[in-house]
Amino acid sequence: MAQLPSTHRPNLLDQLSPREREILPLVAQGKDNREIGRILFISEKTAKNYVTSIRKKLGLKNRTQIALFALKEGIINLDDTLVN
Amino acid sequence: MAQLPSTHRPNLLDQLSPREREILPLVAQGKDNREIGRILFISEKTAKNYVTSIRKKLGLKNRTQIALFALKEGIINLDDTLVN
DNA sequence: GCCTTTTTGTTCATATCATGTACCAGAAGA
DNA sequence: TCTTCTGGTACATGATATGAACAAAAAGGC
Repeated sequence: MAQLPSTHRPNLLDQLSPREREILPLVAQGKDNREIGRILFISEKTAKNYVTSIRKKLGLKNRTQIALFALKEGIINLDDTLVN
Repeated sequence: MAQLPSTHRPNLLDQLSPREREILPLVAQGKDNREIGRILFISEKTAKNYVTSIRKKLGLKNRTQIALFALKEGIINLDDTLVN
């Protein structure tokens, strides 16, 4: 069966702040902290803090897992990643 | 349209050694080098080197991009990742 | 077939850079 | 007041760049 934006638990995404929801797809697309900083006009350190916060709220171990999560949730699409 | 194991270029995957093809899905599932080492009974350092080699051969910047690539190629499936 | 050379694959190491962890704190706004 | 956004310090862990030893396989000439 197809994977739907997995019909939500308590809804993890609602725990994220607006800014965190902006950061999430960028991490999930494989961008590093410096790139994220440049895109959003914030320092690399601030980007880093957001990523940590996102990871903790979602209960994930690293950025790759953030990407897998975002794909499962339908937050990003493989076609948007320009990888490959 | 559905995503097919994108009908291949010169075929990047053929450039990978057998061992590298074993490492690839583990990276793509969000496992770190220590976990990969434990799974394959090699040192963390060796796992690390394989990941670097894979990344360079595929022309990618980091492990998150490796995961996105593996998903696009159909090497791994989101359902196998146990993330979330 | 036999010998040498080259290439490939697997393994581990050191050094440096990126990411993650654990905080803190000021500014702005609801 | 409380949350959010921002940037910071300090340290730990993970990832990347590079090198190198070793064995096996492949390639080629003799």
